[in-house]
Amino acid sequence: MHEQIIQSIKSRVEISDQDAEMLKRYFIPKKVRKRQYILNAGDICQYMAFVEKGFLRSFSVEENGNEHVIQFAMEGRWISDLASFFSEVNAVYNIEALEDCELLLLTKSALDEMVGQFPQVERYFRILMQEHIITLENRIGYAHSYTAEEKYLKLMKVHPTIIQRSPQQYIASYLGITPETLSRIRKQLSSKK
Amino acid sequence: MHEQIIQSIKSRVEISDQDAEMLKRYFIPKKVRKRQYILNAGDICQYMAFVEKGFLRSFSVEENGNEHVIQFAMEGRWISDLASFFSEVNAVYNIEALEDCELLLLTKSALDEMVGQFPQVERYFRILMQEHIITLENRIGYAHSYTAEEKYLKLMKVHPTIIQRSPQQYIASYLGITPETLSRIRKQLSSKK
DNA sequence: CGCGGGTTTGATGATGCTCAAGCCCGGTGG
DNA sequence: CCACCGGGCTTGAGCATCATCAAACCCGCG
Repeated sequence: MHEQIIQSIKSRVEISDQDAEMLKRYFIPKKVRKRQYILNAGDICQYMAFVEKGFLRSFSVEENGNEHVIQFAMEGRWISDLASFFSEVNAVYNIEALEDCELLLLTKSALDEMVGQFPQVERYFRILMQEHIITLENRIGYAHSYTAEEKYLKLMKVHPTIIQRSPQQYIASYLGITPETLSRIRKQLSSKK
Repeated sequence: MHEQIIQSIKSRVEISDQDAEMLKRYFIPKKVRKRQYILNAGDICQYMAFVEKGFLRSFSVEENGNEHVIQFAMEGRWISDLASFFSEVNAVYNIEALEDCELLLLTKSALDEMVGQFPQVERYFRILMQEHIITLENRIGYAHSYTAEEKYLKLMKVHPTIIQRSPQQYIASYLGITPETLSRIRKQLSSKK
């Protein structure tokens, strides 16, 4: 149940097998089924969730009902509403399982204990955050300079698994385009080939 | 010369005055003049730069010459090309001073030493990265759901100083719109009032 | 078999881009 | 001190991309 998280940590910082073993007890294993929400907007986000298995999305909902997919998370990735988790304000995002999932949940107090106990873990999270920043910066770059088609092609190239695993409408939302536009783009691409 | 950085750290983690004093020596003070570049795309980014005084922007340039402003940084903020800095790959961003600046530069080895020596500093950077992620996530949200006018109004509300200090064309680029569109929006807004 | 959500297809229209020209203003040199 | 650049901002006209609204279609599931 903890293979992925151990690997996620070991690939970023040096850590002994014993310590790795110790870390496991900070996590709360949780299985959730497809369509289940692990966070509702308005609640306080209690956990950072690490994905051992499965696939999820985080998204916001505007007053008019429009959804905006912020992030997808699959095996080996974290997902959360960081602003809510760290500052204990109401979450603006929902998080929904798009497949049956096996998660490892980390509460704020568990995280604090853990990073206090293991400096390498503090480092792990810093590195993780840095990596996340880089991907977010790239996304902003794409959002500004690419056409709808270019954004889709880029996603196909960089994260083909997202396209395989996510319903199309969520991919459209993630890219900031409408489902109709995405459908037309796909049609066009398939006829070109 | 180090007031801002000390305050930036103290506002996020507990640290003694002595330790704070010790930290100063890790930074390289540097003055740069308006228009000067502290990073050119293609180079390896050697520093994270903390702004004690002044105002800068980071931006990418496409093959066709189009610029895209990624970030503005003013007093109390950090700016860098993190992907290049941490992974020692070629930078994709340029960083240019938009005003005369007083910076504190931090090399990778200085950072590593510092976080090894002071666990609170490791924590400081983790928190910093988290905060940055939250702002980037918000920006992606805006980019997807807001019109050009809404994005501008939001920026006016959240970062009025950027609007006061940056040339308009860079603001447009930051928002992902053309200078012409921004000009028209401003005209419209002023006539409405 | 029929329902329903998701995807596709079509028609129309708005937002914002492109290209082009003019304007404003600060800086430079005669 | 004034004339003349030149960059940035403004204004205008036409157009492309993409959103919206609406309807049909597809397919899995009860």
